[in-house]
Amino acid sequence: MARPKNPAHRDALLTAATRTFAAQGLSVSTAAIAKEAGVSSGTLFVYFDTKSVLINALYVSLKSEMGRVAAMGLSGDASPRAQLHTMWTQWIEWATADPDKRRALAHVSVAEDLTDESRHAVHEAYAEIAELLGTIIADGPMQAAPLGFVSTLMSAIADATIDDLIDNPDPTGSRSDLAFEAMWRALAG
Amino acid sequence: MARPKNPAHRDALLTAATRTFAAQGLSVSTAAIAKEAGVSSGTLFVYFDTKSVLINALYVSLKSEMGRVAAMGLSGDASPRAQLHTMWTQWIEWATADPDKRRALAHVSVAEDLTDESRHAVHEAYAEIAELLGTIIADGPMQAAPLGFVSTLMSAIADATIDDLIDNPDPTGSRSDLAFEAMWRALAG
Amino acid sequence: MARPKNPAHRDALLTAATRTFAAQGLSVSTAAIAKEAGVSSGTLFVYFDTKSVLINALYVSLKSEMGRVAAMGLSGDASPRAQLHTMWTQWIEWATADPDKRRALAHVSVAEDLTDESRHAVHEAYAEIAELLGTIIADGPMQAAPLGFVSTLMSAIADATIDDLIDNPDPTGSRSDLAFEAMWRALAG
Amino acid sequence: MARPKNPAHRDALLTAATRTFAAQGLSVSTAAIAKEAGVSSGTLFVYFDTKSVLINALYVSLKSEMGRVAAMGLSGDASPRAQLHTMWTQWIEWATADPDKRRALAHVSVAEDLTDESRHAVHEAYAEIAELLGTIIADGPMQAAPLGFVSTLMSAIADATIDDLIDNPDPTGSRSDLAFEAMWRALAG
DNA sequence: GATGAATGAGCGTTCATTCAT
DNA sequence: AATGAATGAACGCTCATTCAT
Repeated sequence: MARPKNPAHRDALLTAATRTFAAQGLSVSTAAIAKEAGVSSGTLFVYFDTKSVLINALYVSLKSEMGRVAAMGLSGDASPRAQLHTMWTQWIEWATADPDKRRALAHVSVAEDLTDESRHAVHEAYAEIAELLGTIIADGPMQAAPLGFVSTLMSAIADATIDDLIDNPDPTGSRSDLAFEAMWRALAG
Repeated sequence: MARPKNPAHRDALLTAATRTFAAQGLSVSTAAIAKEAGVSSGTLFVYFDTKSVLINALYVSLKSEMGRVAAMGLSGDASPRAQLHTMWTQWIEWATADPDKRRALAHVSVAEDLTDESRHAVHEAYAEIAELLGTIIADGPMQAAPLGFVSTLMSAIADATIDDLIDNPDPTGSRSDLAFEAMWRALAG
Repeated sequence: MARPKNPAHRDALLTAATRTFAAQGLSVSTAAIAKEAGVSSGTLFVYFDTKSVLINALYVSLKSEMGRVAAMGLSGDASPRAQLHTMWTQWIEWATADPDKRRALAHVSVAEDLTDESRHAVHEAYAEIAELLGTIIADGPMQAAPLGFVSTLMSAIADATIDDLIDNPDPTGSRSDLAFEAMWRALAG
Repeated sequence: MARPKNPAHRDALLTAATRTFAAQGLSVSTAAIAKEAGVSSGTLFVYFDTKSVLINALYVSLKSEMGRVAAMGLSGDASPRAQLHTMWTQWIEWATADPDKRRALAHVSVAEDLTDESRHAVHEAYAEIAELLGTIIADGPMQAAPLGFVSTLMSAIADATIDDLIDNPDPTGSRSDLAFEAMWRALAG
């Protein structure tokens, strides 16, 4: 089958896109991304038909990864609050450990060319989180709110916290905890 | 100056930018904005030296307007909670009455070319709000958090609520109230 | 009305396209055409939205010009044969005087992106010639043939003659006359 | 040569080129031709060093085939007119039976990269036809014309007729006959 | 020989910006 | 000031060709 497609190239391109989007926004040229990835400008299009496809792929990749990382705290029979706290912590660790990922995700999440298909592809990675959230709000003050809205609120608080921590690191983790408590009060009362 | 600049043109350009940025993102061409404003492509540059300047001006205009609208609920001697609630309501009314403004603001707020100067120019419109917020968190669970961070959290919750209401209108206002209560719990306990 | 569009630029672009298409075919870059015309690469698109539009415009321009030149021999009350002969002569003079025009026309005439609209726009320039042809074949051996087909045959013979004369000039005009007689026999018997 | 070249591949590529050139002109990509032929993009270059070589090869193949088909009517001791008529008929049958061949030939015949060598390689297939033509014009009105020019005229009339018949089929063959008679008058008087 | 990933020059087109009118 | 033609750098993408497998 001749030279097989090199998965490392695809990864390198996604990583390069993460870095360059984080630094300069979606307007970076495909040539710049390819160069950063160490491949030629044409090679980018071997792995992604158009720049839009690359943006969508990066969105799916980063958003799913973030969901998966968070879901790692859900297994076990800890209390819902403990589970959500673990999730929260892992989320923040993931984002602050590689700020470019969060920054790039912030950019691709508002891209004009994000498709419904991409948004959909990501949902399953958040199924468990949604379930946990459902349990948490079940008989609290937000029980009348659509689950999707509650989820959006939690994400908004998390993202704001992460962005703040990226700009003003807080090694003690106290601000993260403060924010978790605020979020918990908001959702669970 | 033989012929003074026409303020109506400046406004028309900002309004056109609001509409087109809301619909298609920051990548719309200056020519498209000028056309939407009913002026020629060259005229845009009479009022804004570069596209970046226009983006910054729109950011300052919309963000300040949003701050001012919110601040309208602060005068008077109502309780801090009542004041914040009025503010919240006016905020949401402003954004849902003209969704393009919120959408455009979302775009320009993350623009790569937003200057510190612009961010600064906006601060004073939020001075009163910050003061109110300071009072509110003074002896609550968030007293240890930097005021700026609390402010960020409130904005994040408000923006998420607004975006949700734009996409899924709720004429009864119940979701807005639910979100206000959540925000209140988050910040004031 | 600001700087008005410069008709000289449009002409220069059509002339440049004629020269470059003649020399290298339709694959010449728009940049090369613009350079040959003495304008910047972007200016080409001020006058022609796409390369296709330029190709169509050149087709209409050259083909109509050729038709008009030929029709100059039709006025007057000479015999049909004399009229056709004048036409033939002018046709050949036009093409051999500026071989690039004929060469470019040969290229754009078979362009993939030639539109029906362009073909149509040219027809009227050939109305008189068609009428003359109709008279000529009326009671000759080709009376049963569709006029369009007869017209095609005449053009084919003319084009072949012209191309031959361009490649092997014949200042005496004897080959042109020989070809005219052949064409006359073919159509009129 | 451990593994000999597969002649079927070469043919498949020429056939694929015929189809795709006929449909979309010479600008089709080599990849598209290879795909149409059912081989990989790299294989095309095993059989043809460059795209130009392929174009030249197709020209030689189609033009020679057309010449050979026509020459099939020449053997025998029929009159020159009868021989030319048979030739004419076979020519038209060949082209209308597979219009793509005629269309592709029309494209490659005007290709910028057609070499003199290719044009030369084709000549011998037309030697007999040229001889017949020589006989036919020997003491007719075209005796003063170079044989090459007469040949060009005949081809032009034939091509025009074929193209007309492809676009507007005429199963009765009357238009073909009408055209043959016209051609005969043109060349033989 | 066959494959198709890799390459990078080149293309048509866009667009922010300038400037003659 | 207002206009819109003019500019040319930059972009996304294509493609003939090469070469590792």
